[in-house]
Amino acid sequence: MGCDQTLKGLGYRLTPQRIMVVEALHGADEHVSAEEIYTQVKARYPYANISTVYRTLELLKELGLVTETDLGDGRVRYHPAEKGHHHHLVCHKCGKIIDLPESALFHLEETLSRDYRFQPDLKHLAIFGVCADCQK
Amino acid sequence: MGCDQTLKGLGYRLTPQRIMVVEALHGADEHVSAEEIYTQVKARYPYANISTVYRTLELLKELGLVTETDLGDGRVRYHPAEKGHHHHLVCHKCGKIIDLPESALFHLEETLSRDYRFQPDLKHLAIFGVCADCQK
DNA sequence: AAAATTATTGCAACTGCTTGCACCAACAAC
DNA sequence: GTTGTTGGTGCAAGCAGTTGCAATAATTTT
Repeated sequence: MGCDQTLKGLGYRLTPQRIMVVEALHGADEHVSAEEIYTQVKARYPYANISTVYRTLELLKELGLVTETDLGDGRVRYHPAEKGHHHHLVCHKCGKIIDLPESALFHLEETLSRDYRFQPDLKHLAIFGVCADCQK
Repeated sequence: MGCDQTLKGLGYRLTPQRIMVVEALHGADEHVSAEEIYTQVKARYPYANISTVYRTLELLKELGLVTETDLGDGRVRYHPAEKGHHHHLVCHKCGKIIDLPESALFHLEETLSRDYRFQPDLKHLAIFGVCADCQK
């Protein structure tokens, strides 16, 4: 069951543009940027517009079908929720990115839920800092 | 001991523009945006340029003298480190912002440091989610 | 099946922020 | 004090992303 059917089931229109965005998103490696999706979509349908790409990604994000992450390189990257969640440790000295399992933040989620009754949305976080190699 | 002396001590020039940015930053309420700082600076020195404001904030950030936080409203907000660190829980249903003491993330910091030898830079984080009132 | 309603798109303008570059001010060497 | 060097500023252009609006496409009502 993909994004397409979910979209349709919720009453949203399954336009060619949206299908192409979803396909580009799933076909690519993890962490695609909007620009990369736009390039792919445009190759198939030259009249496509980048604001449609952004609006589709926004919609998919609201529905929880994709997560977005800012790895600090000046553009946001998208990842299909179907492929599972994880987080990233980003070293701002060397730029290295260490993957972090979802479970690493379970304890924090629990604390916030218990002490603040706050349901945090920690699906694809980037945490900045200094990696082992760069701590001299 | 303020930002000014720290800047000077590290060999950076203490230009009128930088002084005005630092003063605007300290004089204002917490969480000022670059635009707000620019407006204040411009009132005193009309030739001031917004890129100088951004460059000064960038420098202060690198030196650890200010922290920046994206509360999700399309602009980054700055906060003098001197005034102490804290975090925010941001409800993306109603927009409410709950302050979180720095200590709430100590456990996470320890875990990342112990398990990944990663020194996270968690000084002024915004965590998005749903607050108690908005969970129906 | 035409008319009315609604959702979606494309476009252009705009926002927040960054960057390349020429100029200018400060400090250092002579 | 002139000369060279470095650091900082202002300007204009650029980038990622957003938004208002008119045009269009899909769906619903009649």
